[in-house]
Amino acid sequence: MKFVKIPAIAISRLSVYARNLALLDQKGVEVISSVRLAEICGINPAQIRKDLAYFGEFGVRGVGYYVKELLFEVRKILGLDREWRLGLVGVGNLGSALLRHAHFMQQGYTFVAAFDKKAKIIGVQIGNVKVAPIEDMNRLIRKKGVEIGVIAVSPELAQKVADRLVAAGVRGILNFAPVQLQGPPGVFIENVDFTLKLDVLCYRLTSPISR
Amino acid sequence: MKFVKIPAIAISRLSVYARNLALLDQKGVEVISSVRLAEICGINPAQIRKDLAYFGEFGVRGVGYYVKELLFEVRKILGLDREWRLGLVGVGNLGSALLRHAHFMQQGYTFVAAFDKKAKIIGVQIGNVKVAPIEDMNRLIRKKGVEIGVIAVSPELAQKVADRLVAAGVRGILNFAPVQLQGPPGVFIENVDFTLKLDVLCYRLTSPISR
DNA sequence: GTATGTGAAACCGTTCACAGCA
DNA sequence: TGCTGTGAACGGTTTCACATAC
Repeated sequence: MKFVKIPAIAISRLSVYARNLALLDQKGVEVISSVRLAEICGINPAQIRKDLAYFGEFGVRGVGYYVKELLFEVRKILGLDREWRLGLVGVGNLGSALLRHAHFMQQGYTFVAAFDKKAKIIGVQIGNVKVAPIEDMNRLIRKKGVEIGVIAVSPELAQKVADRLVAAGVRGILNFAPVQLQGPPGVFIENVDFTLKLDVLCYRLTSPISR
Repeated sequence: MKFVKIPAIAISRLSVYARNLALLDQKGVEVISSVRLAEICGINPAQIRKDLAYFGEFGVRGVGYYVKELLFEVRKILGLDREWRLGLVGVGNLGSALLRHAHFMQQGYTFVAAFDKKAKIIGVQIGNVKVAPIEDMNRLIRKKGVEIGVIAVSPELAQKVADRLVAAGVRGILNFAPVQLQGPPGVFIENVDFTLKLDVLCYRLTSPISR
């Protein structure tokens, strides 16, 4: 373990490893080599070893990796060894789908608050939470200990919402709106941009030199 | 314009340019320099010029780019100068949110079919479409001319659904399930993986050497 | 013998810096 | 003069190949 810069992409690969290790563990697989895991994840074995080497030595030479152990370590690296409290802003079609999304709970993510401006939806219980008015954001985010803000509002409102989240002390933002949000240093923003992905698909389907 | 390989990431940037050019056009801005556009998109100006240079010469030296013209060209490059027909598989929380998602229509994407296996939801009208049983996939995908399949089923079912989409002639897949799908050459798969993005956020919020 | 951990090489994408042109 | 278009330099990531350890 050295003091080298860890590539951002390596982190998202760790998430993929964790996911697949969990599946292997469920299936009762106890040991796995980097070659096998690489096949499953669809990447190069050396890549996996490099990625893991940023954080320590988790394998046994001549043997491979113990699935349970490696899963534990990878989850620890990612910070997934505890619950994370999410707060949703924008309880529209997408927002309410996210609140109801079963997968989140299983993975240690819990929505503890949800906000919207539409009077009609305020007070409605969806999944775990009761929808609160935007005005209560600052107070409730602190009270409920929201750590990650999930933005599911229209692109026009997204930056304003992000600013309010940051002002309320949130340092992580998952943004579903198709805009590049700005945030101060120390605030981390990840975008889930499916219109962008659709555009990429269109390009691939259109462009003559496909793949 | 040369025969050089176009980086995949350049394509997603083109989508970002298109989006921001549309906003500028709406605001009545007629000319923009790579420096200004780069500021808006949050990237390096040379990057924009390089990305565009893969496809032609769209600017005027000493002046900049005509917004309307460049928008038109970028949309043409991406293949967004026409309607695209989408078919959804999996009409759960997320799936129905996507069917109702207003933004899609505005951008030239239309859902023309939706499939689910739950008897309860079959026949229900959501947005544009009436939910059909999975068994009708092959027939309806061809009949309705679905070009891009959107997968919003559980991770366990996703690969099977992808296979059926491909068998029905679909060559583009937008996958919301947290799995790495496999497809034959000539089939393009884009993943919208928000649990992965959440994991990355957790890492950033956990890791001591933040940013 | 086998599979990890890792320096070095190869590859790819980004940024610089300036030539070219309105 | 000013901004685009682009070869060259740079920096970062991926892959190779092998020393190392079980």
